[in-house]
Amino acid sequence: MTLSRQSESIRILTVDDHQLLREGIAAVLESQSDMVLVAQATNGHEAVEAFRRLRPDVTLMDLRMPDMSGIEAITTIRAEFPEARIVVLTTYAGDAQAAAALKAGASGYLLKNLVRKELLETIRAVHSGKRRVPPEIATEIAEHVADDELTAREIEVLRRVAAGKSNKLIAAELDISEGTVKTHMKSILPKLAAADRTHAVTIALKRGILDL
Amino acid sequence: MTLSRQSESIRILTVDDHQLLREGIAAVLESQSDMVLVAQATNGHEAVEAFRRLRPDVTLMDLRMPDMSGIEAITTIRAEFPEARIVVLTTYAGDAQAAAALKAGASGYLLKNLVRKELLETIRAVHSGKRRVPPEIATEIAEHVADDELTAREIEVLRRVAAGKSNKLIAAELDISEGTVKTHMKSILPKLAAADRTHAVTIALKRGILDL
DNA sequence: CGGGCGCTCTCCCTTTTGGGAGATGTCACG
DNA sequence: CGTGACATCTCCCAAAAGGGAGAGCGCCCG
Repeated sequence: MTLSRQSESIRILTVDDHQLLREGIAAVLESQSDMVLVAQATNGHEAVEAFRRLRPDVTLMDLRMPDMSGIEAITTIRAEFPEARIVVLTTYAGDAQAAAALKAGASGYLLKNLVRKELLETIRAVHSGKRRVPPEIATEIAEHVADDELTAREIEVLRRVAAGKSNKLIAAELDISEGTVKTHMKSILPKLAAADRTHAVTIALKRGILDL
Repeated sequence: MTLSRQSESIRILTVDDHQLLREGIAAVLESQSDMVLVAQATNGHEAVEAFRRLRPDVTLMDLRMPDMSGIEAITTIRAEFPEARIVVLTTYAGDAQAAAALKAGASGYLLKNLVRKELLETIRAVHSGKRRVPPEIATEIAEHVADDELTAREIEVLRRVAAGKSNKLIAAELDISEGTVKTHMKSILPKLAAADRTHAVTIALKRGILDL
């Protein structure tokens, strides 16, 4: 019977640093005869390690965690196991985060305010090879696919702008001329459709391009 | 027996728009013989309504919720029932949020990454009339008690600054002179120890003075 | 009722930011 | 090997932000 259960049940790994939420997921999964929670992890490192050991069918992964972020964990896992089915389960952190998770190989992106039914439906859908992204999120991502993304250097500059640094100071820190920092700003503002540097920072925070 | 249980058990209300988290709390509480979950609410309005009806001994309340925020709910409940014991259970949103919740009458402030033990210990402590604020949060609040707080007008100005508006535009919106907006900025920057308007916005976001 | 705080306003001066228009070197990808 | 994307740099100019100092007005609290 153990054998038959194994072959029929969806084996699940949860990754979240909120113990209470993991307990909630565990309680929901317990009520399902075709699902079994095989392990829990509290950060990206543990998630990768647990995945290697157990090869769960579906992984539910938060993005914001200590030590190693969810995105890194997804990337690492998918590099080793391209068939891994990973569903992001997180508080909404902007379209850029969601897009990055999907690019890294996530099969779904759920928000923590979901109801049990959505969770269960998504686990089954993803297990059977489908992708699941709720319409609200898909819409937000779609709104920005046409946009040029910020380059790594631009993000580096914007991060310092958020810290209240002047162009001159940023130039000194990055060892480039102030003029170049200005050039980067002149590239950043239209990309984010921002009126000024302050607006650029709040937009980047909203969209998950920068963290607080 | 029902009578004796009622007189001994701590009657608990949970308020959070995350169903999964509520399930987790429910699972934890179920394992305790001296606690009983009497109701759950998903926003501030429902919380107030449920509190009036059931008069729980301890209420676990999130802050960020649709319709009515946790702070408003706490204020409303404590106005009617000054003896209400309310514990905030939320993702950390800055010292200003925490301080506001405690000012509104919360008896505790827990973070969602807590472990069961802390939750249970806090519920018992608060039920017996104690206050419980974890040291990390107490420290952060303490760091800013000496600071001047922003006035309502200053927050109004800063909110518009965050939206990328120029002093001139803000002046027009608030129907005051640009000079006055500048005067407000000159008051805001030192209060937040910010280098410029952009920094002021990120600090205000971190500290929970502004929302994204 | 007097003082303090918050909100408002003004003047002046310096520094910073943002916009426009080019130009060069490098590296990667097809 | 070319073409494009990226990062770098320069020059110019107008607009905005920031810093300092002073002052009037209303309202609430002691």
